[in-house]
Amino acid sequence: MSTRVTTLKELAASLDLSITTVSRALAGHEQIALKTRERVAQAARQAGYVPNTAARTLVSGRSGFVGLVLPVRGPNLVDSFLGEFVTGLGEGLVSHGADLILATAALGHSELSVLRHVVESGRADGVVVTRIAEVDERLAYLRERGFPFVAHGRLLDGDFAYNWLDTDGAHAFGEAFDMLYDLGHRHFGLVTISEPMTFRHLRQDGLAAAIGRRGDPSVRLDVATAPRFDRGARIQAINRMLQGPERPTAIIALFDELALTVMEEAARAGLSVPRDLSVIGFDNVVASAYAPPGLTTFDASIRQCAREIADMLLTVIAERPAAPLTRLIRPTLVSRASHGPAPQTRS
Amino acid sequence: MSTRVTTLKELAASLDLSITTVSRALAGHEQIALKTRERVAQAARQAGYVPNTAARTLVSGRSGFVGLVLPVRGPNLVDSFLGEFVTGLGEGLVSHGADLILATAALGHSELSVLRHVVESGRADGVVVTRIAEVDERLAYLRERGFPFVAHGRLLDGDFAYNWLDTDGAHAFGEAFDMLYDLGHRHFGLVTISEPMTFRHLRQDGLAAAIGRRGDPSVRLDVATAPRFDRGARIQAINRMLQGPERPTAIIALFDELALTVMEEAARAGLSVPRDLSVIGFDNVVASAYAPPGLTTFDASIRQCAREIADMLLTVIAERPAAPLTRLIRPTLVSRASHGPAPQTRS
DNA sequence: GAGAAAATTGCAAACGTTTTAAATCGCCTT
DNA sequence: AAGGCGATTTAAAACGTTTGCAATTTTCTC
Repeated sequence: MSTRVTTLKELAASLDLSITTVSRALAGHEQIALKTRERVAQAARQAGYVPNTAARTLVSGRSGFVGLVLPVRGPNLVDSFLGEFVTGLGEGLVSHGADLILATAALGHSELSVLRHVVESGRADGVVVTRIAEVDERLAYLRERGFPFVAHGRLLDGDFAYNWLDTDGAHAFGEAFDMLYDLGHRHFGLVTISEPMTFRHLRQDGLAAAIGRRGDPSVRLDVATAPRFDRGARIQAINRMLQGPERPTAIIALFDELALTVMEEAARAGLSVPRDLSVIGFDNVVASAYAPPGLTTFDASIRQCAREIADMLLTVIAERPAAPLTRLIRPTLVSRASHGPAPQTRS
Repeated sequence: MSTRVTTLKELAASLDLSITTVSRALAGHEQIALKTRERVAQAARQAGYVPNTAARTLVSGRSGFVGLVLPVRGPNLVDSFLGEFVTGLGEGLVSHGADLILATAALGHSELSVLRHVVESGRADGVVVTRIAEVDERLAYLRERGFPFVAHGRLLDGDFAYNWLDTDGAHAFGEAFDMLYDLGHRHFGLVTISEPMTFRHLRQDGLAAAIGRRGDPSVRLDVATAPRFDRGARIQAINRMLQGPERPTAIIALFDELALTVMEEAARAGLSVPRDLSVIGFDNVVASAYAPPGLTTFDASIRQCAREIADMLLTVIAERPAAPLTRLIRPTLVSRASHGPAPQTRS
């Protein structure tokens, strides 16, 4: 029990070679005789030698880890986003032999302080930052430090001088509007959150731009806003929208969870989706396929994005490119049964 | 840009103290004069000093990390299990200042080899193992090495001499059977998977035991089996069960995903749930609340379990208790609308 | 076969921290 | 003023690797 770990020194002794030679042989250095390299590799394999990460990190300055600070999350809410994202990152990293560090922010500590710890303790060679806020201190910090990172999401101010990958929510929301407009809808509802996340603005702006492009003054847009994690307030806001004297015939939700709540409340109010009301979401959460009658939404393939983010980050770490790496992914429409032509009765 | 990291040496120099003193002062050693300790703490805070993890790990032998090797997963399948589990682990670890390492097995490599790497490279002080197989080489390896770990799940052979936390699936399945029996059901269906995971056996055994306890020879149990990730085969097996001349009036699925498929196929076959068919799942996946008419299932509160696993593991690492830590969690019934009295027509 | 060049190997320092054992300091006792 | 004692600080080794430079061995050239 508790067999000790093989060390380079032991391996060297057993081969009657110096530590230096064994180290270089395992690293595949050309300057070591091929025969020696093979002999060493053989012995290492047989002894089950695994280099000590700490020692290697200490001297080389590279840890082989990529960090992800878990965003602070609501108490009840389990979002599938995280699971998919982490899986994708793992898949992207593994091919390059890198591993993932997940750091969680304790209740008292800010996400920034955790990030600083991860960066400055040398645990990670680079980090991934998700859910960009309008004023994001994490990005400011990382940029100032010149530490390798890739952001999932963009800032608003057009200052894109950093590595990011984002989902083109603006385009998707424009597409959603166009589709609904062509189905005869003129009175729209937008269900959104009050938190200052940039993706909210980008999507809303995409919607506004699409409305503008039509130049149709009869188009009307109501907006319902509630805090991200306050389910009660969310339901209230949605009901205000649904129960007003003139309710929208089509509701676009910032993301699926909101859309699902809209459909629940619509059902409770005796409205039939999509006959009385069209609903469109964003994310293609698993539940959206099951919630009747099937939510029409956009698939951003989070897993695939995360995979690509991992690739980008590893490139940044290895090559430190001068120009930032950026990538805008266009989500695809998943057309289910929650949208249809505008009801005829009122127009 | 790219400010260098503060090191202990620099800090010591700026304070005109030795490295030793500063190190001890920061560690709060009593033998260092209180005044000095305060002075050092102040300077460290101001300089934003963060100790280098690699160096600390190298000398102390403790990395402050807990490892989780991601189980190899199906290609399309995104299970919410992972997301919840990881979140729970993170929550449990953070209060003790530990972080999580996620290692992914590359396509060619076995999960065991990744585990070995994590363990022997000294990256982690302990690991969590999930989804125990009937013959689990990971457990064998960890036990032989005497490396700290906690398993989520049990082996079958009654050899429980290791640290584990498990969900009492046997009890839940017994409860499900009793409830259905009392509702008049006599013909049961079990939808399960063909992979040799221990949780499958435990749940099935729980069901069998409950059937035995009734001692009612009129009870009948059909079984449909398909590989975990083969959706086509799963649907076929389910349909064979539903379309036979005598179909069960109540189906218990090994977990929610299977139950959801059962409900889909039942709907496709024109069966009404729960009027014609009762369905019960296990896991309380998010989608189970949305799939009409709402799936009755068991909630194992994975997040909470993971949290507790984290606590257990940290105890094991710190105290190396002689007797294994074990914990059996009883899942709670989430009663929705997918079960009801047995149909009268045929009895 | 001497000398040089090329190929191969090894010594020792370095990475930043913790820790053992020893040194220094201040102050009191006699 | 020497000795002693407790309080405080420090020097140096250690953890397991990588790497610049030097040392050694082999091979080649004439």
